[in-house]
Amino acid sequence: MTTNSGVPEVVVDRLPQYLRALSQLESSGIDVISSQQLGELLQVTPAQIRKDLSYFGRFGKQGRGYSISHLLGRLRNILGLDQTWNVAVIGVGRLGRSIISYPGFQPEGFRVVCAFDSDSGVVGQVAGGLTVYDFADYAEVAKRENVQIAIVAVPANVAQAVIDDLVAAGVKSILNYAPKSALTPADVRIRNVDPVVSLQSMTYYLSAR
Amino acid sequence: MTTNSGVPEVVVDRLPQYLRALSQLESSGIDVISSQQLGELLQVTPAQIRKDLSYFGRFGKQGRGYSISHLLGRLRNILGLDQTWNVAVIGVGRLGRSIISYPGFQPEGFRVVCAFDSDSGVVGQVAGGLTVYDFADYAEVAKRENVQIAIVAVPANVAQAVIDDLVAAGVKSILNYAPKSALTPADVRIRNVDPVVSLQSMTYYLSAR
DNA sequence: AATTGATTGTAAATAGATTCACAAACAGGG
DNA sequence: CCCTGTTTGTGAATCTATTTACAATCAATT
Repeated sequence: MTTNSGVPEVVVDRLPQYLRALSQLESSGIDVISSQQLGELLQVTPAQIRKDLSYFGRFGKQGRGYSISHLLGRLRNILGLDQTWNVAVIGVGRLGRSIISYPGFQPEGFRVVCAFDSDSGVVGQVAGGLTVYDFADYAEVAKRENVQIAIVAVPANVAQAVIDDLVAAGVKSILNYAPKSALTPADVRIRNVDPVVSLQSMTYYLSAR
Repeated sequence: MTTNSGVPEVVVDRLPQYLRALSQLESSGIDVISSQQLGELLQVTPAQIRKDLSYFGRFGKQGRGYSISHLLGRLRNILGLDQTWNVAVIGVGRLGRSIISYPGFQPEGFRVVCAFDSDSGVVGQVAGGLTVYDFADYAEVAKRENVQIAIVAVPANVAQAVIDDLVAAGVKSILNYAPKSALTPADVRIRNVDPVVSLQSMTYYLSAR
């Protein structure tokens, strides 16, 4: 699939992996790396790394390899990570609260700026420093807070309805924690985070056959 | 990739999706479905569903479609889900506690049977009904508790060391929540659950280009 | 019992992704 | 300043996955 421009989706999906490995290398003081070495580190062929990067430009030097800090900058730019992204969390139950307080988003430039629920027992409460809004007011609040990404953490049975509302409100990127693969129009990007699905494909390989 | 037998890994990864959709259909009272209908529901071509299933046998009836309960049974069997799997959680911090208490595992046949940490302030505590063991005792306890799957929820900087220990203790399936893609031998299956990585590839498409 | 309409299972064709392989480019050393 | 040893970037080749297309099969209806 090539959804947007000419860059295959699998390629875009690998870039964050490269980014993460390079960050770690940078903080351990290394400043140049070859596709060979990076490939060993990530269990990927060197040719794949070079080809992936070649979709976006020519970042290496023959005979040397890649300057880590330069490549990091380029990857951040390509992925749109040289800006902060505002995130809304929908569903303030057990899971939603964990997401709101997850300390891994902030350092990567993702800021949870507001939270929503439909349960009147939860609306108005404070969770992780955020006041919980009524999901009925999503469009208005999200506009005011300049939200670009929604994280869905509602029960499976209401997930599709919530996602339909988000789409209607103009959301283009959704990270879905509900154990349900929901339908969205082609221009809305949705990613599912579902540990059970991951486990269920691993048991295939664990089972004697 | 075809890792194990002749079945491509992408195919195995789609089976849990089919399973989930079929479960929902079953509980809504439907009992036969065609590849056409299931495909619409999952945004997948009917041919792909039929081809995927054909790796494992012939489960449909021409002119009719698939019996949902029969197909569910077969898929559960193929994926090894007609048994209970015992899971250990490594790392009892904020994230580990959420995982231990996550109510989505139990109904799908995954039982968190023990938890480990290396921090002496946490070892011996009770979290989500489980006593936290010292990770140094992993091999012994995991054997006694008949653990088949490990979930890693430790900080990135110790993830590789923990995973090396798990591999040494004979673990063959790891679900890794640490924001670090770790190296394992070819016979050990590892899946990463990393919301930041998912967000980072979505921002590519959100960014104006 | 024959006809109709639907749907599977799969072989062959197409599309897509990965790997190979090598010319071009560069740094370091003599 | 010219070798030597590396490593990139990429066209071509290969490998993998998806889609097409249709014969075989089945239930329902006449």
